[in-house]
Amino acid sequence: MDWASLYGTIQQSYSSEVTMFRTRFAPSPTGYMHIGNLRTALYAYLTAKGAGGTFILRIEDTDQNRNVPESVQAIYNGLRLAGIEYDEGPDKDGGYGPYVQSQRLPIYKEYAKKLTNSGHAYFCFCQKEDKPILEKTGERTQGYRDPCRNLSPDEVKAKFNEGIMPVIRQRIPDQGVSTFFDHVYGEISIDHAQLDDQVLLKSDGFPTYNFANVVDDHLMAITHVIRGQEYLTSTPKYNLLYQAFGWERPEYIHLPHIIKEDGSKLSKRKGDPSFEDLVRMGYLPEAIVNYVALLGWNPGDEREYFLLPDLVTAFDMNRIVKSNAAFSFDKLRWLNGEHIRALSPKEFHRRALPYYPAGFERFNLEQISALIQVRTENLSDIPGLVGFFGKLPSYEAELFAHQKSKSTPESSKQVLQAVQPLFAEIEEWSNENLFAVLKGLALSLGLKVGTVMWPIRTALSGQEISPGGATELAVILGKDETLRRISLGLEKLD
RNA sequence: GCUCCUAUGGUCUAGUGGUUAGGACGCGGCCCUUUCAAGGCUAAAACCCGGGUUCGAGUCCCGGUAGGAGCACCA
Repeated sequence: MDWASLYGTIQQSYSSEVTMFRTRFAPSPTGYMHIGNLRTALYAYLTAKGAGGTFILRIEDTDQNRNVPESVQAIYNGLRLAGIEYDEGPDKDGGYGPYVQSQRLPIYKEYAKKLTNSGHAYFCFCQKEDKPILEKTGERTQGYRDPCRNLSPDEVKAKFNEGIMPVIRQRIPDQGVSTFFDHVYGEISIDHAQLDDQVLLKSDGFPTYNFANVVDDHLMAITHVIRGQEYLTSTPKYNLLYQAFGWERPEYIHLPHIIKEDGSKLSKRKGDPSFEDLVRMGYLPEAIVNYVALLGWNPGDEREYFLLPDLVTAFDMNRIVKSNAAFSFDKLRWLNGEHIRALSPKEFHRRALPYYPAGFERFNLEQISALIQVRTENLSDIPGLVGFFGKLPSYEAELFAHQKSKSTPESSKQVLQAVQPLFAEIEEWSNENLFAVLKGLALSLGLKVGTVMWPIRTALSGQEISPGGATELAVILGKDETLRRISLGLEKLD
């Protein structure tokens, strides 16, 4: 008993009767997970999961020249990082495998043969170099029709005997218009005259994307094809293929592109970050996923903060926007801050830990984390935020003048001098005690609380701004270091 | 060149014939405050242009313009 094929059959009939959603993410392993890919994967995942369906990973490695072996690993990593879990994939058989196209070569050959037999495709013996570059010259006003499309069986046989390795081309009907429905773009019609007799099977025996995607999507029982908008105009060619095979075609969801704010496209070469790069830059994976989901889709209400499970329930492919969206680091940064603030203090601390500078073990890092969580928009802000704890920056006496706090070098000197003996006496170095002492000092000196706090905070941080106020910094620095920094401040004031 | 697609503040977007055109980021101001954040309030800022259809168009139609995409033995 062949259980694998039996399982496949069962699933297949189930899927067609119950219209179980099956979507796939089908990247080619050419490098890393870029932002557009991430969103395509996400939308495919959400479409399937929102309907209780199945999400599949398929590797499209039919271009032997462009494959980067390690990048399959990068795809796994990217999906895992994003929390996008696939139900079927190269390492997770669901009965529709193999899920790597280079392992499906005999399948493509078999189906290509069906097409040549039925006349929907033909052998072409032209050499690559023979093909003139026709586009953009104005000469190409019709779809490409290869001279080989009318070769007689004898001629084909003769060419074969010459030892020429042919390609197989799709025979596009000369007349007619193809129309299909896309969930994002609506009804699309394209004249067959615009379509080329595209190559289905290359001379190296590998299929082209144009062929493999149709065969695999059908064989893998994909119900919803979700991919970039660049495939919109070639979709009629795929539909003709479905028709030639007598297969039912899938639903289509073509996605607009993600571009830069200046309107140009994202590109690794120009230094635009990939998903992994963004994570490395200190953005939370869940924030990136959230942000990317919003680039071209909205929930129909005013929510913007989403975790993946909420996206699953909120997502609706019919609310995908048609126009390109510009990637805004400003907004990502804000959303990242939202996600950081939404973390439990414990979880934030866990994620912040790797970002603390060397030597910070001597501090109570949980306390520092508690202070900086609300002030952190990006994890990589952390070193800059906390640096002064480790080493007091050099600063000028002018820093003690602060209008809003009614602080002047004179008042600062007075406060710092008064504070020294007071602090020295404190036994329990707690925020409450420190605050009480300083409030009392303000009262006895007849000064605003701010006027007392400012010089202390300044002396402790050496900065105009700091995460946390005077007493909070003092608690973290400890009594000795606090006293030392106050003396240092006093020296500047002399 | 041909074909397809798109077009609401700087950016992401809501809007499906009648709205003071809503929200978010960013930017400005105010409040709060132990500096800065966070939080709250608030201001400025948009329907690409031209024709129609209609009592009435951001919304429908046509034409421009601008932008994007496709036209590979790449995906």
